[in-house]
Amino acid sequence: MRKLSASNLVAFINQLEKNTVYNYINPRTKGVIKVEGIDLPEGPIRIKRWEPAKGQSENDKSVEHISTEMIWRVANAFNPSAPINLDRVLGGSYNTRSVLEALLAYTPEFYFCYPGRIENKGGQTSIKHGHKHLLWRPDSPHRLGILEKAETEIVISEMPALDAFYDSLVLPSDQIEEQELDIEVLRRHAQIQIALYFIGKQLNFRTWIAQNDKGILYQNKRIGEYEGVIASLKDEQLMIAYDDAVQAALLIDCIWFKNGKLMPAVMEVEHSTGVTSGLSRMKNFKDKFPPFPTRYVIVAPDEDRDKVIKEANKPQFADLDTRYFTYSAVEELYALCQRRKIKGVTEEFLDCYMERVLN
DNA sequence: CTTGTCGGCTCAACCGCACA
DNA sequence: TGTGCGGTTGAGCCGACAAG
Repeated sequence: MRKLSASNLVAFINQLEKNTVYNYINPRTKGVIKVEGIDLPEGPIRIKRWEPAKGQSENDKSVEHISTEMIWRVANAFNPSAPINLDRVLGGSYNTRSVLEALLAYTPEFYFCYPGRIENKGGQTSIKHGHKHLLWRPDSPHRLGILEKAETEIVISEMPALDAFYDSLVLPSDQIEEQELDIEVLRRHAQIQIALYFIGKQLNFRTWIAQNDKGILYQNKRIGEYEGVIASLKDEQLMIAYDDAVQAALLIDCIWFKNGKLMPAVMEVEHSTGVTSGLSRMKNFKDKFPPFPTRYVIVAPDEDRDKVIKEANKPQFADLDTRYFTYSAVEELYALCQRRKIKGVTEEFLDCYMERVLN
């Protein structure tokens, strides 16, 4: 799935004429916008806006900012051909959100549209005229500097989409002391491990969680005490004969076992620590273990795609045939597990969430 | 400066009513 | 029953403003 980054959006807007006065998408909105300046690569974007109909002029107004944070949130929300509503993505927040929306619509890959809205009242559904949405169509750009409406048959269901929820968790205190990492990064790492455990549980896998992460408290219970979490690798049938492999596996973030005979995936969660260490750990494990069908997986944020691909393609890691499991894919699968008690998932199904990255 | 909340503006849809 | 009219609502949008 193609994704956008903040620098993509900023670069698009940077193509727009700086001295042009732009209108909003909705013709009823009388205000106008001018781009004052752009900080590459990720913003902020500086703009002015005023309302000529009220006798205002550019000179009356001070410069406002479209923040990098907002741009990132919007960039993350886009998927090709899927309309998004900025007010909703941003929770109605950010002052300049309508400006960002308008400017994007002037760039070639973005269209605006009004998808229908499915209204559900007491079991009765009807389709109403919907809100304004932006549509990303990377494969059919329009002319720069004009607004183009996309006619779409798409209808939006306003049932909550796939959101993943994490209950609060407590990290083992020794872990915080020994690592200088940001606590939020540790928390994110742990959330993903928990998601992986629950996905595994749903699929009837037994899960190994790294020795030093078993103390994480989730819902007042240590991860290591959860049903289906493997207490000791030495007792796992597959591993009994391979002491060296057990040693190598102790610090691997997450391993799934199935039926005592299969090992669907070996996973390393890499949050900003660089993917090399995870790849090394998995490579070390693979070398100590007889050839066995499994998947070696790097679980990493979506925006680390380039880094993951680059590292996984280094010659020393080539035989891992690394898969990339993005955080968003983990959360999508986790959300599916929370909402629908999916069963009978095949290995092929997993494969569609874990991309191959070898060139 | 950034971000979240809240409210104002506008217009279309809706409603109730009178009248043909 | 259908139509026209005036008043009322509220969806949709944008931005003022306060808190961080």
